[in-house]
Amino acid sequence: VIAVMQTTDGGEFRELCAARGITVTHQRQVLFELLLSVPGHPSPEEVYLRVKQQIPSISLATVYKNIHLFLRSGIFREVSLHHGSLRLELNQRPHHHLVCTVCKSIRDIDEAELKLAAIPGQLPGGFLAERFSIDILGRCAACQQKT
Amino acid sequence: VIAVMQTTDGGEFRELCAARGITVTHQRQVLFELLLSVPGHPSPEEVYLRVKQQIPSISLATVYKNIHLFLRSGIFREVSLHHGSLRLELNQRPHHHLVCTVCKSIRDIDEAELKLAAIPGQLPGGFLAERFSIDILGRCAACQQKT
DNA sequence: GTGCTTGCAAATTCTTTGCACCATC
DNA sequence: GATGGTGCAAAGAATTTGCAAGCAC
Repeated sequence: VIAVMQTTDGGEFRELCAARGITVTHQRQVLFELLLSVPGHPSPEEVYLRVKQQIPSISLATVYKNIHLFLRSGIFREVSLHHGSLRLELNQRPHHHLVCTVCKSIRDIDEAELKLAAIPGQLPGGFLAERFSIDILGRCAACQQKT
Repeated sequence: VIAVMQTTDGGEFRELCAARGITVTHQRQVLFELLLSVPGHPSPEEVYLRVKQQIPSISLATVYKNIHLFLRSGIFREVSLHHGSLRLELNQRPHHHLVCTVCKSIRDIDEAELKLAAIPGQLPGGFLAERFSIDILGRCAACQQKT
C-alpha cells in the first residue's frame, strides 16, 4: 500500500490528515510537500535546513515533532529503525532480524528459515556487495496484544 | 567468513589482535570475552554496565573506543549501520538499499532488480510481519577507489 | 623508553520537553 | 473559544575528544 500519492496539489495533504484526525497547519503542509520532493534519505537536520528556506521562522523542534507525527501515522517511514544508539551484532550464525516497529525489539531468525534468492553479482553504480541483511518489520507478539 | 571463533580460551583474542596489529590490553580482553557471552543486541551503555562488573574502574569512553576498534577491524558488527541520526525514507517505490559500510551512504535499488523469496507466513514467536527491507552491505564505487 | 591506551571531564551532537503565545476547527 | 501547534530555550541522551598518567611491547 502506498500511503502517499505522487500528485502535489495541496488538497491531498488535507485528505491524508482528515483520514487520520491530524490538524492541518501551514508548517505541516510545507514540510509534507518538501519531503515529497527531497531525494535520498535526509536527516531531521537536513530537512530543517530546507524547510527553513520556505518558513524562516520554523524551529527544529517543530520539524522533529512533525516528522515523528508523520512516522507514527504512517505517512512516511524511517530507512531502518532508529534505536537511538548503536547496537552490536554478536550472533555469529547467519541470520536475519524480526524488528518490532512498536517496541523496536530485535529478534534473530536463522537464515535457513528464510528461503532466499542470491544477490545479483552485478549491482548498479559499481557497488561491491559483501553480505546482506534482511529486516522483517512488523509487530512482536507482546505488542500485538497491547492493541 | 566467521571472524570470531566459538572457543574462549584467551589465547584466541591475542591471535585476533596480532593478525590486525592491535595492542592487547586487559580492558580489551575482558570486553571481548564479555561480548562473546552476551545475548541479544546490546547498546554501548548496556555493554559498559556489564564490563563494569568485572573492571569497576573502566570508563564508558574506553568501552566506546574499543567497540569502534572492534567494528573497524571486523571483529564484531553493528546490527544495522548507525547513521547517527534518524533517516527518512521518501522513496515510495518498492525498493531495497545498497549501504556502503565505509561512507555509510544509502543508495536505493528497485525491488524488481532483486529476485526475492516470499516471507514465510509463519514466523517464530508469533511475530506479525508487515513488510521487509533488505540491506545489501558492501562498498560503493567511490570507497572502493579510495583503498 | 616509546607509543598507544586509559580514565576523567568537558565538549559535541542529536533529540526531547516545558511553557507562553498563536492558529485551527 | 477550546484544543492542539509553534517557537524558544533549556534539559536530556548518546557519543566524541583532549589530556595527563599508565601499560604494552
